[in-house]
Amino acid sequence: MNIYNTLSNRKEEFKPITQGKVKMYVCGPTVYNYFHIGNARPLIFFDVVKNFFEYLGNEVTFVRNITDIDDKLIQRSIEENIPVSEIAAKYTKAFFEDCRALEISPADHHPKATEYINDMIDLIKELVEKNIAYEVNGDVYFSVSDFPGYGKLSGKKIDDLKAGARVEANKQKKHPADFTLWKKAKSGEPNWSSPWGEGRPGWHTECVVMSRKLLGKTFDIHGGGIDLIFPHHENEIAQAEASGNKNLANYWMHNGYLNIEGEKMSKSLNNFFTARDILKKYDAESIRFFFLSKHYRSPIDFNESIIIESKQAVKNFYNILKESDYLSIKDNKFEYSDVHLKYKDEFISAMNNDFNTAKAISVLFDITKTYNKTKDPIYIHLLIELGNVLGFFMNIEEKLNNEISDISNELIDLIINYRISFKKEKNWKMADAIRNDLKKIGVVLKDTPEGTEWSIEK
RNA sequence: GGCGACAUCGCCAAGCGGUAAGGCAAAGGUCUGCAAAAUCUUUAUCCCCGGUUCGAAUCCGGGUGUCGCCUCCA
Repeated sequence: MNIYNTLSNRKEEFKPITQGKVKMYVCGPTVYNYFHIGNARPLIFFDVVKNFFEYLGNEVTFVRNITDIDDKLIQRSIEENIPVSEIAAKYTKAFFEDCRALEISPADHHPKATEYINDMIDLIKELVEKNIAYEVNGDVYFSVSDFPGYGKLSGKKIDDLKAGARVEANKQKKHPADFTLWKKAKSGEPNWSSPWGEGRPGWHTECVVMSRKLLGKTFDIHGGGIDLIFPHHENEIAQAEASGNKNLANYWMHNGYLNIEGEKMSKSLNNFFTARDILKKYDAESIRFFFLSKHYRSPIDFNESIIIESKQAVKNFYNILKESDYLSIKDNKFEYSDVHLKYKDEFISAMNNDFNTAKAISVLFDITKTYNKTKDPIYIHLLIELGNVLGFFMNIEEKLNNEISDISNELIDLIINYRISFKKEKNWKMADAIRNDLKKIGVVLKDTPEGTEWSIEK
């Protein structure tokens, strides 16, 4: 398997630290708000990464952290006039709800930053002792000049950072690019005791500490959005390696950005969509198809027409699942032969090539086409097996059943409307026949002055 | 100012030196009482200009254009 590694800027053969096991860490949400459609990209993509490794027979340990203490939470807490802990609880809950709605399977661990404060303090202490971090007035900074490898992930040079116009001016820092490890608490802010006084950890420390605790000092894959390369991941590497790790992670994977109609999503442009909002209009699989139809490292553009296209494409998969009457063949015994395995191989080699999900999806379409020609139900099993790797057709039985129950209400209303037409025409014979026949299947009609009501009685 | 990515049919998109996958949309045919589904057929030489090569969408150089990072951000 080849994976594009941001550290080397090229595709590399993936070699796990322990054969048959994959340890991965992906930066999760800061729970200060509902997550937006752009946040859904790494959630869906790394869900697929995990699935694929498991499909190949690996035992995967997947960690996705929850940042529940941060400037933005504090700001939100002030805005909503609710304690930080309640903000965090509210949006953590919402995060899991939205993930479920998007059919993203949970990680193995969801560590919260506030549960690892002591470990973070220990790490910061160690860095201070090693003279690679320094304290000023209750704040602790990491000294980038004292860490030779700084910039190796993002390809930035410390001097360029200094020259850049956008580096924050802070007289306390030795170097403008030094980043905060520990922040002194202002009054009223959540705080923890530390050797440097009351305060809270900076954002970049938590991921180092939590990954170390749950995955060990060096693990296989660290993932996240492309915007996290700098400074977040760069700073993680600096802390981890300054404190004795040879490598924090062997492979760094970053997904590209999502734009809205060609522009960056932002509140000021009024093109900001939460996943929650999108889910009101479009189903999880259409959204997933939209993301996976493009390579994860490319930027992707979100707009109404493109998601409708995706929806149409997904619908075509469901057409054949319904037509094949999957529910009745699902328990059939079957064995793949070479003709079937050819598609499986194609699918796997697409995915092996740095997770080429777009190519993998095209294999799914090839399978549907072949099924339509041959009507060989094994192709349906194959379609579902491979589709599942991408997160499609999950809980397929339930969905096919639900679809029927969803439609049944509308169906009964439809029949009732026909009966109302017959009543208007005084065609009592037909109207009564409909009522009697419905009763036979347990649907009881009542004609009231407000109209026809119905209920299920069995 | 520094760093980087991308440019392939109407739209989305794969392609990683050997002669342009796939999806959506559209048009026509078959099938059909009519629809739907299915099926067959049709639609690009890959932003421009040079170069390397027997051979380039794919490599190199130069343009043009779009986007991103350098500040919290997936």
